[in-house]
This record gives sequence, C-alpha cells and structure tokens, in this order.
Amino acid sequence: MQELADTAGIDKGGLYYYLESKDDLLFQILDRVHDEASAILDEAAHIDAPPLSRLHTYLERYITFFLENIDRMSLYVREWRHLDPPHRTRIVEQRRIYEDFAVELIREAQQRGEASKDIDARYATFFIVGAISSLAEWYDPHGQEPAGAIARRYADHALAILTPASPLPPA
Amino acid sequence: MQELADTAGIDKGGLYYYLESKDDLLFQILDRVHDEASAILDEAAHIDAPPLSRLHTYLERYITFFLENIDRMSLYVREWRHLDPPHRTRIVEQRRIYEDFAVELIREAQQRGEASKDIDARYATFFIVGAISSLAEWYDPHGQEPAGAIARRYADHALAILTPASPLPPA
Amino acid sequence: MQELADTAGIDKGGLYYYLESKDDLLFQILDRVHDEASAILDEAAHIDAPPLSRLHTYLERYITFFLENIDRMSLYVREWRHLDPPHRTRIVEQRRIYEDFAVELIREAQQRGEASKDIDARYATFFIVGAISSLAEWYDPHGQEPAGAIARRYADHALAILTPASPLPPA
Amino acid sequence: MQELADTAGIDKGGLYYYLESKDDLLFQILDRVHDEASAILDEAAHIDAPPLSRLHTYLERYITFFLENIDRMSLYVREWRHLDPPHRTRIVEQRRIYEDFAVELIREAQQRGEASKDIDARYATFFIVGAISSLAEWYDPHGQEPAGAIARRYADHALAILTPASPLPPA
DNA sequence: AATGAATGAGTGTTCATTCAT
DNA sequence: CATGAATGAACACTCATTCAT
Repeated sequence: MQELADTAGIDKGGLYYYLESKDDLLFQILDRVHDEASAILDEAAHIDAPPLSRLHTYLERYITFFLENIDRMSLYVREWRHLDPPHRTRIVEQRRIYEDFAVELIREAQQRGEASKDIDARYATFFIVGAISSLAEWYDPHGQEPAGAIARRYADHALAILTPASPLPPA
Repeated sequence: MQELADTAGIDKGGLYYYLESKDDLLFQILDRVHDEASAILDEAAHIDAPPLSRLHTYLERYITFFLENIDRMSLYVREWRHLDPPHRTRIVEQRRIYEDFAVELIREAQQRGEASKDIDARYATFFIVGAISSLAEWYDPHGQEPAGAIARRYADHALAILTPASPLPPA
Repeated sequence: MQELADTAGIDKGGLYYYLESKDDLLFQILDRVHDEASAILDEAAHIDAPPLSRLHTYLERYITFFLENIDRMSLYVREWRHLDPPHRTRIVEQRRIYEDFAVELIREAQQRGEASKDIDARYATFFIVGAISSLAEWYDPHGQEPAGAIARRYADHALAILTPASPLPPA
Repeated sequence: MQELADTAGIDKGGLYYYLESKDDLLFQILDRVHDEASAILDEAAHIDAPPLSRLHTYLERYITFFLENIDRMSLYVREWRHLDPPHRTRIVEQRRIYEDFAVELIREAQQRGEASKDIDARYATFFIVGAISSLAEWYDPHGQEPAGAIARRYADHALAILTPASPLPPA
C-alpha cells in the first residue's frame, strides 16, 4: 500500500478515501479487466459462422487481449485465490461464463459433426483455458514473437484438440 | 510457521531444529517432488517405441503422478516464484529438463513424419505444459473422475495438437 | 524496542514511523552527540594561545561535556562496535578527527620545546583519550564531585604526561 | 553457545554438564584471569623499593600481561557489566583490590614527598586504570609495537601524572 | 559424559488499517 | 481530500536452557 501511495503521489492514509480495502482494490482491478474481456465474448457470440469458427475467432481475440493486458491478466489468473470469500465467489462465477461459452460452442460443434464426439467438452475447455492462463507464466511482452502470432498458434492448438487426427501423409 | 508448528505438534521454535528457514522448507518440498517426478521421465526415456508413443506414455504417467500428488504439485507450479534467487534458479533449471525432453520427442516425431511440421515444438510444449499445470487450479481429489481417466484424456489432447486434423467423416 | 516503545508511550510498531531500524536509531544518537561535541573542538581550534594551553582548554571543555552528557557519551564509547559496518566506519572516522586534533597540538608543542620530545604523540593521545573514555565506566552524575572539578583534574593529568617530571623539592 | 559447543566438539546440550549457565561461564573466565593477574600484584607488593618504583614495576608487568592476554582482558573490561548482580559484585570487589593497591602506593609516595600532594590518589588511579583498560579498544597483537614497549610507555605516562612538571630546558 | 529434541520467551520488523485534524 | 501519527496483530527467526535417554 505504501508503494501504491508513493506511485499515486498521495499519502498512504489518503488511499482509503478511494479504496475500501486492499482486497477491494484487487477485486476492482479483476472485475474491470473481466468487463473488458467480456466485450470480446459478446462480439464473438454474435458472429454468423459455424461454432468452431466462432470459437477460433473468440480464442484468438481473447488471447490477444490477454497478452496485451498481460499484467492485469496475470493478476487475474494468479491472485483471485487470495480474495476474501465473497469477492472470490464473484470472480469464480464470472469465469464460469467464459467457460460455459466455450463448452456450448464445442457441444454445438459435436452435434453438427464438426467436432469429435469422443471428447468431453468440459474437460477440453479446462485444457484449453489452462493452456491460455499459463501464458501468464512465461509470456514476455518484450520478446520476439508478436502477440497476434502467439494467439493464432494457441487458437489453432485449441481447435486441433477438438477434431480427430488424420494419418500423416507419407513423407 | 505457527500453523505448521501447531499441526506438527511442536513449538514454533522447535521447527528450526529441522529447518534452516521457511524458504529452505519450500525448496526441499519442491526439490523432493521434482526428484520423484524425474523417475517417471527416466522410465519414459528408455521405452522402445516411436516418439509420440513415448510422449503419450510419459504424459499419462506424469499427469497421474501430478494428480496423485496434487498438494505438492500445486505448490510446485504456484510457489516456485517466491523462492529466493539461488533456489529459484535451481527449480527453473530442473523444469527445463522436462520441457526439453518433450521438445526433443516432438522434433523427433516431426523428422519421422509422425507429427505436423507446421507446429513449433517449443510453443506446443508450452501449451501442453500449461494445460497440465493448470490442473492445480481446479482438480479435486475427492471429485468423481479418477486421476487415471483425466490423465488419459489430457495425454490424448496433447497428442492431438501435434497431428493435423482430418476432416470429420460425414455423420 | 519494546522497552523503548513502552517508555515513549507508543506501540512498538509505531516506533518505525520515526525510525528506519534499531541500528539507525543508535547511529543517529551517536551522530548527534558527535556533532555537539564537534562544536567544542571548533572553538578550541580558534583560540589564540600556545598549543598546550589550547589542548588544556579543549580537554577541560570536552570532559565537562562528556560528563554532562554521560548517558549518550557512554553509548558512544561502548556501543559504536555494534553498529553495522557502514555506520561504524563513519563513527570511527569522526573519532579520528578528535584524535588527530590532539596529536597535532602535541606535535606543535614538541616543536616549540613546550612538550617533551621523548613521548610519542599518537600513543600519548591514546593514553589520554582512553582515560577520558573510561569515565563512562565509573562517573556518577549524582556523586559529590562536580563535573567541572573532575574535568580540570583530568586535563591537568593529561598535560602532566606531556612534560618531563621535575625532581620534587625537598620536603 | 552453539558456536562454543561446535568449537569444543561436543553437543550444545552437553555443555551444561560443565557449565551452570552462560553467565557462569563468563564469570569463570573473568575470575580466572583475575587470579592470574593477582600473582603480578603479589610479586610487586613484596619488592623492596620506593613506592613509585614499585608502582612502575607493577604497572609495566600488569600492562604486559594485559596485552599478552588481550582477548580475555578485553572480555574483562567490556563484559563484566553483563554479569548478573551477584557475579558482577564479586568482579567489582576484585577490581577494587588492584585499585586500592595503586592508591596506597601513591599515598605512600606522597607522604615520602616523592609524589605531588596536589593530586588526588583515587582520581589519579582512575585515570591510569582507565587509560590501561582502553588498550582493549585499540591494541592489535599483530601490530608493529611489541607489548613490552607499550607497557613501558604507559607506565612512564602513569608516573608522569604523579610528579609535578618541570619547566622544559631552553631548546 | 553426552546427545537429540524440544521449549518458550524474546527479537526486530512489517503492514493493512484507522482516525483526528 | 489528504496527511501524519499510531495501532495491533502478525511475521520469521533466535537462543539459552532443559531433559529423557
């Protein structure tokens, strides 16, 4: 809080005019970044395209957003655990919305025969969401690879999970 | 440390008869769990089978171990960041070994025409490792799904990333 | 620190609003008392009188100050050793100034034939400074003898060291 | 105590077979070094010579002993304060013996007209004892100046205090 | 005569938070 | 709106000492 106050240029005590508590501050940051990410989801939901195509578009945009807001997103995936129970519950509920959206798209694709019926939509979603969240562990905004390129790759990988493998053509 | 001492049934001060410091304790836990996990890698390295098959076997076993030791593995993926620099460096170096092993297997498969040459072995590994690490975020040892089943599913997903998708058969 | 806080009538934690650390507190006390004592030296340096006379004046005033500030001066001679290296170095350097001042006066007196050439100015200074420092071991501010009287005696003794003994007159 | 046990090559707990307490150990060290120093005093007391000559001999030998046992003597002058009250009292009483011995010799010299009657024997003793004690602050056993030379110089300075200054011969 | 294990009171220090001004 | 001062509970850690074996 001291560091925060210094950066903000006000006294540590004065922070509490704007904040309820440190926990409340963390919640507000996470809540706000969630709101921004929600816009991406809303857009993707209204695209007129097959479900896997919509999923790919959504993931690519979401991952790009994730990487462009890596600080806040790292906070999101790393620190939600430390919120006090009421705040934590709200964040967990918000996250369910993303997950359910992906799960729904996958199930729709399965029904249309565009995704393999062998996979469990919920687990596949966990797998994909987990891979994306882990970007927080190693993505370097000053690294070589542009965010868009990583996003495309990751979205491709995600889609690959949902469709069965074809035998490779002979070399 | 107080909590730890209470659980251990000794006095807080008495803990330091066995420990150098809190940091040292964390490191020892992580170091030990790494050693145990290494045995799995060593086994998988000596299997006589094609690279993707070895990778699948390895991942399945590793994930099973991960889930059966979820407490310590969660510590591993979540708390390594809080180690002091020398200890942290050692952990990071150890983790490279796992990653390099997977990267090597993928490259070998690519050379043999068993994995798609379009994917980048390093990024694909990050994707897979990230997905597995994220099991620490949601796996419930008291849940319905047995560890082995999840492990199989996750290993399958990992492999699916490496091979190109085939068009789905008509429904 | 607990004791200090109790005496100050604030909470132990509140002390750190004013202090960087315990060590910093000790240093500040020693640094301040040094500054006050320096004023005496500066005065004595500008007196227009022969060197031994200046030395006597200086010592008498310094010892008086020493006894009137016996608590802080005792800290000064006793606790400087416990400072951390950077702070300790500063204190040692400051002390050199006093010593060098005395050494210079003695050498000047020797050159003017007012002090015996047989004595080593540095060792004699150590002897005198040591005798004065040891006042911290036994001086009792509530004792009979006034500070000024002790100061005069001690300054006399110091001077006696520097001049050769005359044979006592026959009784 | 841990360091002590390590050096002694036994377990920390085992130390208490030989020791009552840490305080008791300190006392025993100080008590023993006092006993050794006492032998010097006993010798000097039986010399057949004028009082100032006996004092000079005594001081020279005592200072030599002090410097040759600088570690224990430093402990003696620095740490007696930290003894618990009963032990501290004994040490203070022992120290009185040295001081009284010196005071007696000075008074005897004054009566015989060999020392100036203007000085106070007790204060002069404090001055001399203080100067010697302060050797603990700066004497370096690996330094250039041999112990004997310093001892002679210090004994000379001590004697100079007791006799009046003669005017210096014209240069 | 010595050890290994443990105790318990204490250390200096941190930090989110409060509140009168 | 903001500050300066203070709180109080917590923190990791230390150390002389004890005692069953």
